Amino acid sequence: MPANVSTRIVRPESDRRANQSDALFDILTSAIMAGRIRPGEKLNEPALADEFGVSRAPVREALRRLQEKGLVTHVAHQGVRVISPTLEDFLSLLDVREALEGMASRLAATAMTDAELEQLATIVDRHGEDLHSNPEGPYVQNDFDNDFHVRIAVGCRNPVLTGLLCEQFYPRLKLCRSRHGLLKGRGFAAWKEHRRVLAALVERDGDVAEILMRRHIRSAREALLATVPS
Amino acid sequence: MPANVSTRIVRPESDRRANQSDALFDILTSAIMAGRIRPGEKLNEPALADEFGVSRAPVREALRRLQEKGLVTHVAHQGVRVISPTLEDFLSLLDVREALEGMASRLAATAMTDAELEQLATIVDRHGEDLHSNPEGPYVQNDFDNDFHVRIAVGCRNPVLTGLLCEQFYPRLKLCRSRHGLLKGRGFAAWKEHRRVLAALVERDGDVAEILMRRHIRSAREALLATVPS
DNA sequence: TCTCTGCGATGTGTCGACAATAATGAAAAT
DNA sequence: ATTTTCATTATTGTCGACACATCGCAGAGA
Repeated sequence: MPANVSTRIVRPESDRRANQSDALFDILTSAIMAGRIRPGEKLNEPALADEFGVSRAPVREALRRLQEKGLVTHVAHQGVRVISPTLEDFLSLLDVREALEGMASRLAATAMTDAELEQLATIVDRHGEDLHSNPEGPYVQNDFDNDFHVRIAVGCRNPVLTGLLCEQFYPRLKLCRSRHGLLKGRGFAAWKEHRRVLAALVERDGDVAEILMRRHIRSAREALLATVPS
Repeated sequence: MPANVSTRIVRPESDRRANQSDALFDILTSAIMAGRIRPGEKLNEPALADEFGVSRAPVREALRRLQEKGLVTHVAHQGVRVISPTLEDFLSLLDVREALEGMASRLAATAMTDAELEQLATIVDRHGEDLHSNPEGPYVQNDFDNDFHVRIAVGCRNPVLTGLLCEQFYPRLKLCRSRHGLLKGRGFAAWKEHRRVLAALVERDGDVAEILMRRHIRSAREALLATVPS
């Protein structure tokens, strides 16, 4: 039995959402994403209900939503566990991501406003400066709302695509990254690729934007594949 | 208040799943997809619980899962309603579908077995015969498991992609099609496009398979756009 | 010593009920 | 006649409890 979870999960107090299900969902989501609850760890309803002083109903609902989000698996009569994605899972995710973000870039090329493109340029610039001070550092998205890919996912103006990327794929990808390494030394290459995607977007060239974004993600995928000999 | 729902929903009896949540989820899903519960119709928990002789807990869980699947919307204190997708929703869905099925075709070109390809050819042949007897008829997927697109979604060997397409997109697309027309007179053109995709798959040419599949879906999208003058 | 069987423990699915909040309609006042 | 206020209602979120299925363990038998 793992140590008391609540002591690790405490967050400020902005979690006071309207209902306890949402609050629990947020708490558990961030706890999983931050690694406070590790992959493979079991989450059983009664224990969580006890620790948070609520009944099992909201816990149950939060867990079910985590399952739909793909962060936990729920096998019958065996409890729910945080997923511990395999390398194959990671690769599968990246293949789909290539398709989705490629389309997002294509659509964003015509859908993003000039103001959004300027903000995106600012993000790329800041990324370049951070890279200057820490050349070998990986590309970490310290702020979700100010991430390059998130901005494009929002800018494509396709609610289905935006929701899929932001609410399902990015959390899962973050989990995969925390398990397998990736993003080592690719910081500079990634930045250059971002710059080219941005240039295509500014030129409102959807065809090129899609190609460049897909190539960008495929590069990351191949960098990941290179970490395992075979 | 609509007429008693249970009288319309009765299905054989194979719904006797392990737990009542799953059974309800299946029943409601098929009821929505078959149009027995129409778009915009309200589904309130107590009524459904009464009609099926269960408590609100399984109903609640089934509805939540329907929401995650994108078949119903759940606005607070206003009940859950079956979605009545707008034309924009339909178009958004088709854009994402183009990206997803394009990637699925690319992967399937190398992942599908020879046996699977032969089965796929059989499906295309049968589609052609059906078309011969009813040339103007639309392309309807009478049998989910024997649908052209489903076979490719399964054949790509990417569980993320397969799940996304089969469990999220195809149900939603079917709902969209039942509301807006589409698929009128496009049966023959669609069949020809299917044939070409199949040919590319047989040649194990992922690049071409992706291009053809994307073009196929984009044709459907443009046919849909053509139905509305502006 | 090994295997089978019965028992307890853990965890999940389901239930009925209560309280709180927001939408709906009616009544009253301007 | 229109608007404001209030009460009713509908729906939801939450709770504690129970029944059942599964798993692990111990004891009996071979």
